[in-house]
Amino acid sequence: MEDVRHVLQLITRRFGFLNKNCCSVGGTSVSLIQSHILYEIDRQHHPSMQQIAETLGMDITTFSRQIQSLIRKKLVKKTPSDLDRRVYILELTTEGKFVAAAIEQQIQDYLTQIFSHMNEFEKDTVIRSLKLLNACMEKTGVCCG
Amino acid sequence: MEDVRHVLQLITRRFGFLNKNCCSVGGTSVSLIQSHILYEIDRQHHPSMQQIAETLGMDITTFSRQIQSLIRKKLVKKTPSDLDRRVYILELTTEGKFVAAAIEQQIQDYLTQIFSHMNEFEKDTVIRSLKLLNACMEKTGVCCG
DNA sequence: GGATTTTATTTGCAAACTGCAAGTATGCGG
DNA sequence: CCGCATACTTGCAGTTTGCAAATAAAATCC
Repeated sequence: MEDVRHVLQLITRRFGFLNKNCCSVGGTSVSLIQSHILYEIDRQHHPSMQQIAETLGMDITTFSRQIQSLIRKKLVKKTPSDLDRRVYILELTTEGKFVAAAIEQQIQDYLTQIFSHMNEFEKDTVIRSLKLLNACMEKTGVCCG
Repeated sequence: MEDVRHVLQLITRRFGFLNKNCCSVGGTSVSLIQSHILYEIDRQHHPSMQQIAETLGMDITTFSRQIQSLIRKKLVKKTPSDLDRRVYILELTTEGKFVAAAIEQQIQDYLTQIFSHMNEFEKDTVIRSLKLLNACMEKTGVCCG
């Protein structure tokens, strides 16, 4: 019971390494945070700056600069919203989508490898457990203590 | 199946927030990385610099400076090894132990809260699953691709 | 409608973090 | 002793960070 923290620590550390390992695609390579930003822009439908910054729990000013960097790399496009000209809508460029997809693929390959050490039942149980854990973390509202 | 990455992403993100929330103890507060360093020094028995740096996957030079910072804060003590005077043995000071314990307590409280949304069976299953997942990640050797 | 306040984003710092290359000091194998 | 490997530190230069302050565009109040 007491080692839950430790197991979680190990899993997050390993998953962090995994993510870090998957930040290079051919010529372009991004930082870990930038990889997460690409991922979230891809997931959320035409999000604003705030939305992504909030999702990732990062300071908006830091985020603003990260986006500038990603725009310089031509991976992200920023368009002023028609509805509210204060907000900027983010989306991935074609190259950004390509990079995000390639990263996704690498990570999926890793995950497949990891789960290959389990039988179907275990795999199913683990995935179900992760979802349950995540749901309970969400209920507890850990992020905004 | 395809959303495993996403669930893991969310869990690690939330656990990261949780860790970050637990970096202040009374007067002293440490950074997230420093919290992890304290944790690992506490766990491993009189480790060397290398050992902890390796465990956390961080550059030894960066680590060296983090340790300097923690020594300045009087949370860590560094003693040259008797066996090999190139090596420095790390340990927590009394205050360091206190801080580590306080952080541990806060995190445990959060975890208790999180698991309070599950019944005994679910809790057991989840913990078992995390251990299995961690073991499979270890087998895959994700960290040193 | 104009003044005031709120909201979304950007810039100016100054501090912290990062990693590579080079340095110091110790150990080891001949 | 000499040369090489190892453990750690330091110099530097680039990146990241977050707070405070600026801008600019809603939204609200009168």
